[in-house]
Amino acid sequence: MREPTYFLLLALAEETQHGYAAAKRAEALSDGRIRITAGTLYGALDRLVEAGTIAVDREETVKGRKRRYYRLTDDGRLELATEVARLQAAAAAASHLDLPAAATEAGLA
Amino acid sequence: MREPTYFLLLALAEETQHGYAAAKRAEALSDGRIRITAGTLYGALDRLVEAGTIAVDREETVKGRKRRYYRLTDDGRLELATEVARLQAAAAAASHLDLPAAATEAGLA
DNA sequence: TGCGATATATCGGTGAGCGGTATATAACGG
DNA sequence: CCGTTATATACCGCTCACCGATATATCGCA
Repeated sequence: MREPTYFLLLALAEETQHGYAAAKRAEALSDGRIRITAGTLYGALDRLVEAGTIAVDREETVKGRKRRYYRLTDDGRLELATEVARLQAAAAAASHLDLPAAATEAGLA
Repeated sequence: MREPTYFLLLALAEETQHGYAAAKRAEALSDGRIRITAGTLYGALDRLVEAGTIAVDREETVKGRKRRYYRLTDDGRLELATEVARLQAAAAAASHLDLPAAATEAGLA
């Protein structure tokens, strides 16, 4: 799983929402470091539905615009938790190294 | 950067070594979670040299087998530090969520 | 003598991510 | 009244990292 998909899942883990809103939320969650373009967004959503990670919750029509709401499935929630653990493990594997300070480059506080 | 390349860089950050040794060390660093096949290894090494992340340190012939030693460049060390910070930031972005325990699946202690 | 480990190399397939483009509507500004 | 921006979904094709397969060569062990 790559970063755009990961943050998209984080957004959907917070609450059920429609694609565009999830993409905006994902960008905010990453402090603007990543951006999710249309091609990434709907390709990822289709893929994740196909894989059973997320599911279409409902569809609405607001002011003539269709909105498709997605929610994280139980499988997806477990998958996401595993992914978080994987990220932590990967970061932890570098803790014994003496690496230069790069916190600012990564946009950390 | 994906996991195989990341752990390969971690291995080379520890010490200058040849490709095969770095791959084995990378697998150990990930607690055996990832495996680096020949296709991944030499493709990644070529790519990283091209990008200036690592450099060929020297070549040796030990018992009829050629060994090409690689070292992490200064640029590569900074790049790796940035990547670690990115991983930490991504994991931290999930800290406010109530996710199921999946530490065991990820092979964490 | 034959298998597994060591060590490097190349080729081709797969699949995620992404840019570009298209469509449609509403709100806002000039 | 028209152009731009924001909202919202959809599709096509490209790139690139990863990976399996294959090839070559040597050494140690059974």
